Amino acid sequence: MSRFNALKADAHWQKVWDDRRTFAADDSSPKPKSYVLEMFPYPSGRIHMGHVRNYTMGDVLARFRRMRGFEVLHPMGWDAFGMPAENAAMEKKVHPRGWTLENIATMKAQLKRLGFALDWTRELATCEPDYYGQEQALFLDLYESGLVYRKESAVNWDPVDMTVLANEQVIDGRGWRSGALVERRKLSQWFLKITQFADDLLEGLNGLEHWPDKVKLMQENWIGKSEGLQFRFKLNGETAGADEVEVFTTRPDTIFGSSFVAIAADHPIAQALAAADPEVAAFVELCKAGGTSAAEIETQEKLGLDTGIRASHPFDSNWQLPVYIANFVLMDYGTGAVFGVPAHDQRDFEFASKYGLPIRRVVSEGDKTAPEFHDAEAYTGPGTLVNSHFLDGMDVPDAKRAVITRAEAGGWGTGTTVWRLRDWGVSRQRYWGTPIPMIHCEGCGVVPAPRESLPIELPQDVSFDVPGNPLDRHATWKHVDCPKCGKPARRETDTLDTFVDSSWYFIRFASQPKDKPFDKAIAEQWLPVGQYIGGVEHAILHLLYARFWTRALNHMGMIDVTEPFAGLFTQGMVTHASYYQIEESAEGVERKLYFEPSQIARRGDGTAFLTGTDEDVIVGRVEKMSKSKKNTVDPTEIVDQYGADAVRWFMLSDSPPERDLEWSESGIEGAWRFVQRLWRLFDGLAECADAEGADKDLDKKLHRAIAGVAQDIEALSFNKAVAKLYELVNAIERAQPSASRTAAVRTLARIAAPMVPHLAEEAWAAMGGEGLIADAPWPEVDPALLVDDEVTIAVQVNGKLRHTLVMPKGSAKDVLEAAALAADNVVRTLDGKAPKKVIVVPDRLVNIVA
RNA sequence: GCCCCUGUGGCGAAAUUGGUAGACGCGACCGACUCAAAAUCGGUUGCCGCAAGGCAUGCUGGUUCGAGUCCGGCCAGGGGCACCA
Repeated sequence: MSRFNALKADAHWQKVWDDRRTFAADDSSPKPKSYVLEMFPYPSGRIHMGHVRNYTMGDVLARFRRMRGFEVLHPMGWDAFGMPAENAAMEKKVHPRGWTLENIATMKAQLKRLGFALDWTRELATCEPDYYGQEQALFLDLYESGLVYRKESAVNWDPVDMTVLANEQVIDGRGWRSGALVERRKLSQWFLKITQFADDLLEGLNGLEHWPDKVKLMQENWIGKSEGLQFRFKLNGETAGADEVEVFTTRPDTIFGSSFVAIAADHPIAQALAAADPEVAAFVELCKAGGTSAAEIETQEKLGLDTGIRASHPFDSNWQLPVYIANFVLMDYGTGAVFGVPAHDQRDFEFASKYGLPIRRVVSEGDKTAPEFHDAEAYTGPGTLVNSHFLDGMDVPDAKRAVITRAEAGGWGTGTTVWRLRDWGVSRQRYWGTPIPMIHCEGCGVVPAPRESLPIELPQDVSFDVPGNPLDRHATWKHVDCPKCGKPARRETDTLDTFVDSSWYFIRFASQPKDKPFDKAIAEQWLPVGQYIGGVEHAILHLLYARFWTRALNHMGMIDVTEPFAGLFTQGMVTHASYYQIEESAEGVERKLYFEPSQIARRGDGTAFLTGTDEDVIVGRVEKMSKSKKNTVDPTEIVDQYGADAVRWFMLSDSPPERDLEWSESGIEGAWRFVQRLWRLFDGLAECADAEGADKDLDKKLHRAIAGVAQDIEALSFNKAVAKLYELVNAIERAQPSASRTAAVRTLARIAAPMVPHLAEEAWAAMGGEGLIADAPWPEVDPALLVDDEVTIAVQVNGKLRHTLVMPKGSAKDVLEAAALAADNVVRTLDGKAPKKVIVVPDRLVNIVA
């Protein structure tokens, strides 16, 4: 009996698959097509366990679909533009391109080592001109269709480094390198009109049956359709040429509870006031403090400044409301102005409490109807309108309609739909991204770059010695002649958001001609992606942008697909305990000093210490593997130790794929033991190959497993498929030699093949299987073997289990009832009392109510 | 601050979607094999109890003949928030 030599088998079969191009997808295959895709990785350096888990799941599905007779497209590529390459350039004095390509080479080798059934002939990297040049062409198409425009928008500005910062680079309101307090600064930037598709993107969610509900709900909330009233307040006096201010509200019903009007700091009225009044100017300046992220803005202290302007209530011109400039009002949402109803909006409540503004109840809460409001927080629930003139007695929805009707009849407002979704700002003031193919000419304005000038390539000779965009500082790159008038002009030096790169890569995988972004007919053969797999962290942005991009292409007639991903699966993270010691700096500040798992040993009582010493180490939380916590485990080391199949098996075992998986040494060892156990079954087959006779029980278990594993893989419930394989292996091991057992072992190789493909190929070859097991069909199920003729019936008294009965399947209700009532334990429990009621669920249970 | 998710033995989990809670794996314990160890194989393992039995799915209240599953309130942990990818 031999041991399975995983390292040898891995290398051998990976070479065979490569040489035969087993997993190259054939566009012209007559088979039904299936497109399985995992989110492509950012080439950050090395593969991490999260990648291994993600790609193993996709791989099992891809291999399974192949066995089921599909022509499968399962490609891989690199989301290769992004900030880390520029950071590496600054810190390690390397070129972003060289750094990225090196990472790609490393990570590709690591992926190949895991034996994924990938079509490497379609590999692409978004940082190559082949790819981003076609992206520039698509950007021009969008521009010509009116889906691209330019507007001012706020960025995080580091006043010391004089550079734009990503939200990630703002830590506690300060620039991560300079430590300077960050402020919001306006910049003219490129935007894509995603809001034009807001309704379509929302409606489209209904058709996505194979998406998780939670992701659909998150997108729905993100798009944030709300119906409301847009209306004008008359102002006492004129400011910036305006004698009115337009506000939007989703709660027009509460209009009689309003006690102030608030406008954004960058509202035109606020700007005009600031120009004339230094006090206002100072306040507007104060509102610019801090970064642009929602979390930061919304947790900031609420600040307001009374402008002295008064607004007339639309239903009572004698009722004057103060107009404030407030830092929590966003210019980007609605009209940049709101009216405040403190009793029924928490933010307004806090604001009114702080500035001593009236708080009036206008919606009843239970029996509370008086206008005086004494609660500690706003009431936002349902109720009846009170203290509201003609609205009194209506419920909230009726009152909303009534106010909108009056406003429209009176000509001072209209019922409107507004969206939380904002247009997509794609300009980035950075080098390592797709250059935006636009030219700025003093005479002609913005001019698109001519198609024949594409790809507009990034210059290679750039320096990262000083902060800021190297493209802007480059001596020659941005200087071009205007395509229209021929005079000297300036190239756009902003690059595209990397989310643009990932918004269409799945189309380019399906078809990648040299002269255009994709071939419509070929791409449509594969699209939409049948199953897309990736992290939940992409539930909103990436997935929404890709949906938008696909719809935009559809809108332009370039593709007959509206939704890019028919099926979506969001997988959990790979986690591990972190280990640290508390270190105190000279100033007395405590900080955690992390250690790698390989440096740690455990004592019997669970405490940990540094290997080779007796220094105690604190065992921290089990959390996402990350370099900063040093709790990562390098997959390649593990694969070299245990083989690809054991790693794959572990990634699929135990934890449901949508939940987090905790990496453990014992887990991978368990997986390795199972691989060896499987091998012993295959290897031992020769000794009893000519065994005869049927084993009906084992036949049943086998066919149950074939059906069950198929169902579980199709549902991506890999942990359940794994459990079913364990059960089958347990059953086979316990069975006596027979023809049934021999058949079960041979079939087992095929059922396990998608998960442990190297072992399966080795076994298949040893058993004299024809061709590759990768090309073998999934075994057929005999439906007759799936039915049981006997069932176990639970017998309950008052819902508590007292007995079980084994009865023929389909036994009549009265038979079951009689058998249940006759059971010893039931008689004892009833203690002579007559049952009040008996509930019988055929083939399942009898519940006696006493 | 806003949106979303999760919570079941010592641990990862399963439960045909309202019908026998704990399949399967890990760990632990006992035993076989061995000079010994590893590997392997067999057994035990939710908690309390000698047993009969009772108690158990984060806490709490409800609906139901019956709740891990449905509804209300709370607690804890996690993900996202538009320039991280």
